[in-house]
Amino acid sequence: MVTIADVARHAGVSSSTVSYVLSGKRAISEETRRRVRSSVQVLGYHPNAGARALAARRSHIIALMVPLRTDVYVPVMMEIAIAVTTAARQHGYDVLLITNDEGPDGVRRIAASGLADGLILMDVELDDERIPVLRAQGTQATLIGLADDARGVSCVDHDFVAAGALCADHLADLGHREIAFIGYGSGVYHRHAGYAERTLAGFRDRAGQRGLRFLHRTCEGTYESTAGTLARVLADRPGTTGFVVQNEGAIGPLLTLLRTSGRTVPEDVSVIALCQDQLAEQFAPRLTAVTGSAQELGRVAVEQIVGRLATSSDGGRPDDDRALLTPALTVRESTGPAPLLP
Amino acid sequence: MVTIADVARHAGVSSSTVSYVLSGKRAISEETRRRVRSSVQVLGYHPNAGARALAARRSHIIALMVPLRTDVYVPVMMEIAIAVTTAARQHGYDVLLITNDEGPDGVRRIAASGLADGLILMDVELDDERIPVLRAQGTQATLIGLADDARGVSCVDHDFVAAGALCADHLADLGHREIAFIGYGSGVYHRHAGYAERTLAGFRDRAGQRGLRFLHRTCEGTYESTAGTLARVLADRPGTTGFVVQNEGAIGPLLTLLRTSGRTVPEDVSVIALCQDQLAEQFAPRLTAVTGSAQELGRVAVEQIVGRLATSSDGGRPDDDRALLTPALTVRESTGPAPLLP
DNA sequence: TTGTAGGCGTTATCAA
DNA sequence: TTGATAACGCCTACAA
Repeated sequence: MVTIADVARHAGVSSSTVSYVLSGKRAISEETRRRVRSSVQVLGYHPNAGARALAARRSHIIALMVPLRTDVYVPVMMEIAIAVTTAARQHGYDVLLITNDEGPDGVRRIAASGLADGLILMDVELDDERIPVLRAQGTQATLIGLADDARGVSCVDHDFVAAGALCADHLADLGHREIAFIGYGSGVYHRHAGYAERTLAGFRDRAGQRGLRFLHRTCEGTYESTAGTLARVLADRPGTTGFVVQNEGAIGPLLTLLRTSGRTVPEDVSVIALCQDQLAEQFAPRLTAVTGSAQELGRVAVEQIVGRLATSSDGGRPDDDRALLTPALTVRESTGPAPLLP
Repeated sequence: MVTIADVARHAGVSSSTVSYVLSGKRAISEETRRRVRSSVQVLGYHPNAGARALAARRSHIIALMVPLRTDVYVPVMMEIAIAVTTAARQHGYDVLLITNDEGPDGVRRIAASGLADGLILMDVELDDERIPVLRAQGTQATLIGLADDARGVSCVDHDFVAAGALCADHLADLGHREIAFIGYGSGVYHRHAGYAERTLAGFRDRAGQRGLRFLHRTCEGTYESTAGTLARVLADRPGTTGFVVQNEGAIGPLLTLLRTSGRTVPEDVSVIALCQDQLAEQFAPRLTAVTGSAQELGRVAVEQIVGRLATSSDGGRPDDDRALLTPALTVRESTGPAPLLP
C-alpha cells in the first residue's frame, strides 16, 4: 500500500504538504503542487479511507436506505438509487446501501459508528420511526417522501398533488366528464403511502373544480384484478370515457381489456397514466402520461444532504429544506377528445 | 461520541478487554463479558468504523458495482442488489454502491483506498477491462456473470444454457415441432451479453437433439417491435406452435398480438417465458416460465467474496469458485399439448 | 484471565 | 510557503 509518507518522500516534501495539496486547504506554491501531483500519479496514491475518516471525522459516505418491499415500482427505486450514487460521486461522496429492515437501529448503527456522514431515506412513512432517531442523534438526513413531522431533516418528493391535478385538467380540457381513477392496491392506501394519497387528493380537488364526475377504485395490478376493477367501473358508470391509471401493473391489462370490450383508445375512451415515460412509450397506443423525474429526485436529495453536511461541519444549523418537483404532462396517443354523446 | 475508552471506564476494565469481548478473539470470564456487554448497551457504543478499518486493515465493506445501462431488466438488478445487501449484513459487512461508469479507475480507487475489502461486479462482459485491474491489485472479487478469463476471481451466474434447454425440452415433451425464440434486441447480442447468448445456445442444442425446428428473432421489447417480429415469424413459419420469449418487454405485446390474430393460448400456441415468476404471474394466461433466483445469486456472490476475504486474510490463496445456479421450470397456463395437425 | 502500549495513515494545529 | 507533531479510536502483540 502506498501512503502519504511515500508520496512525500517521492516529492521531497513533508506529508502535511501532500495533504494540503490534496485538500486545497492552504496556499501551496505552484512548483510544489506540481511535484506532489506528479508523485501522486506516478505512485498511484489513494488516501486511505479509514485513516481519513478517523482524522477528519467525516467518512465522505452517504447512506441510502431503500425499501425491501416490492409493491413500490422497482425500476423507479433503482433509478433513484443510481441517480443518488452518481450525484454523490460528483460531490466527492460514496453511497452505502442499507435496507429498510434494519429500521431505527440501522440508523443508529450507521450514525454512531461514523460509517456515514448523513442518510437519505426512501419510502418514508408519514409517521416514521426513524425520524426521531435522526433528531436524537443529530444526524443529518434527507427524506425522499414527506413525513408529518420533518423537523431536523430535509425532504424532497414529486408534487403528486400537482400530478393528480394535471390529469384532471387534461381530461377536462378534452371534454371528458366521467372519469375513473385506477389506483394501487388497497394496502398501499391503508399504509397511507404519501404518493398514492396525494395524487388522489390532487386529482379529486381539481376534478371537483372542473365539474368532473369520478370514482376511484383500487387494483392489485394483476390481469384478474384489473379485469374485476374495470368490470365494476363499467357497471357503476357506463358513461365513463376517461381513465387515470396510477398502477404500473394495471396498464397493460387495462388496455387489453378495453380493446376486448370493444372500446377503442382514444376514440372511445382516453387513458392517461401516472408512470415513467419509458414505460408509457412501451404500449400501443403510446400513453399520455404524467411523470416526475427520478433522476432529479436523486440529484436534489444529494444536494440537500451535502448542503446540510457542509453547513453543519461549519458549525451552522442547516435549514430544513422542502422541495417538491413539478411533474410534466406528455401528450401521446392514448388521449383524445371525449366522444360525442350517443 | 462514545468510545471504547468510555465503555472500558464504565465497565471497570481496560479498553483491550472491551475490544476482545466484542471481537471474541480471546477468552474472557463470564462475569467480565457480562459487565462489558451491559456497558456497551447502556452507553449505546458502536465502534468507530474509520478507526476500526485503520487498525484492523479491513473496512468490512463490500463494493457492489452496478450497471448504469437499463437494457437489463431493472427489477432483477435491484433484487440482486438487495439480496447482496441483506446477505452481506448477515456476515457483518456493509455494501457500497458504485456505478459501472467509474470503470477500471473506480475499481482502483475503491481497492487502493481500502474503502472496500472486496468487490462484486454485475453486468460483466466477456472481455471485461476491470478484471485485469483486480488481478493487478490483488483485490478480492466476485463476478455476477461469466468472463473469458476469470483467473483470480470467483463467479456466479444462472445456468442459462440449462434454462434454454429446459424450454426446448418442455415444448418438445408437449409435442411441439416448430418453435420461435423471441429474444432481446440485437444490441444485446452484439454486446455478447452472456445471458442472451448462452440461453440461445442451450436452447439451440437441445432443440437439435429433440428434433425441433426453430428460428430466433431479436425484438426491442416495444409493442411495434414485437408486432413486426411476430409478423415475420408467422410469415416465415406459419406452422409455429411454440414461442420461447426471453424479453420482458415483449411478453405483454406478444400475448395481445396472438389473441388479436385469432390464436388462443395455450390451445393453438404455447408460450414459455424466461423471466421472473412474479412477472409471469401477472399475465393472462399466467405464463409457464423458466426462472433463476436473483436472491440466490446475490447470496452466493456474497458467500464467495466473504470466503475469499477470509482465506486471504488468513494468508491463504482463495479458490476461484465458479457457481452456476440451476434454473427451475414452473408450468402454468400458457403451455399445453401441440394442436393436432389440421 | 487481563492490562499496557505501539502503530494503523490522515488531518490539522502550532511553529518556523 | 512549508514542516514537525499531536491527536483521531481501535486492534493486537507482548507482558503479567
